[in-house]
Amino acid sequence: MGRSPCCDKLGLKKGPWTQEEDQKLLAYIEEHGYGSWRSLPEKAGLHRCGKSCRLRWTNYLRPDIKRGKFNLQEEQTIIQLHALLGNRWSAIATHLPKRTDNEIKNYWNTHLKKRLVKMGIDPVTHKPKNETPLSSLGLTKNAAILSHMAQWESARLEAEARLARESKILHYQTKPSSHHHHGFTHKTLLTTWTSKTNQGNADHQQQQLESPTSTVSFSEMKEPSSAKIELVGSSTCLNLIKEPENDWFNSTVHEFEATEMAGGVDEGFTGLMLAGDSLGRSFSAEKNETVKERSGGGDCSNYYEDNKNYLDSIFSLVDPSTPMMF
DNA sequence: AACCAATCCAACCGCCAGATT
DNA sequence: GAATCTGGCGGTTGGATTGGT
Repeated sequence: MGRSPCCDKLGLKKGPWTQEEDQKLLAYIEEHGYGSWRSLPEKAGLHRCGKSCRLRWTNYLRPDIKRGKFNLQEEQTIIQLHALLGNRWSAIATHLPKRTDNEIKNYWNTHLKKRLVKMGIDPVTHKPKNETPLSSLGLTKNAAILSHMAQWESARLEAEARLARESKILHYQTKPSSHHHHGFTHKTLLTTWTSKTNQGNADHQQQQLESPTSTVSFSEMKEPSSAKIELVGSSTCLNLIKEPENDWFNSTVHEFEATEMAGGVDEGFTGLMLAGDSLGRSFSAEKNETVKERSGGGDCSNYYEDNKNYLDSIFSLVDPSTPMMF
């Protein structure tokens, strides 16, 4: 037999949370942390089910949540990661510190998806809806590579998420009231991840953390053992995967680049729709020049160029050496 | 001012994988 | 090993808000 039922649903309140309920939940977690959501509501004096409490906490009350409008960089990150990962909102959220998966999902459904559709881009495949077959240009191979990368990234994100969860639990279970802000963002996630993947390679790790697309600082924290890592942009975690030991990954990227140099471009150009064409076109301007020269201009070349911009922007997330301009 | 439609977003629902008994 | 619980995830809903007429 299993455990006793999670909660007696009879008589439990549903719907919007009141300020009083919020305060009760906050006060309880501040004082005791969250060990078991099942028993929490009763202990906290709430007539809600544990699931509702967890949702309220993770999506609204958590102190490390950033609210308000998404900036351009965040929009771009969402679109790029969605192209790679699909509707895996929690995975996408791991690259957007302080944003919840629910918020990202909502923003995608209400803003970004519509914008893509408006531009004639399929929000599921990130391809133009009237795209003509371009396999002769090596697209199939690139698509396979991207797909392969997405699989690799998915597996890595799962590991990351697991580590993050462990860190969160440890943090709140051991020091429930030791902080009021930024308790367990990518700080714990990254330190755990890097320590597991980069042991004995501190210099290199530091180098990676100081990549051009992320801002990482180790400064005074309330918890002496923790380093404060503030992510600007989304690439820090992705940067970590391009380590020397990630032979497959590097070879895949190189393979892709080689194919690209041979004239191949891949599908999708949602990067272009960000804040109008001008911003999209600014991605990887340096590389685009080369493409322009090769392609010889004209409407068709613009299409290829645009696609390349899109891919460049994705690979900029992966490869910090590739410039990404905003 | 009143009505309606569109949009936003917090919260719920149902499913799943892993944990627990 | 089966039954059941738990936490997490993605999809969906519906009330609130905003904008247009």
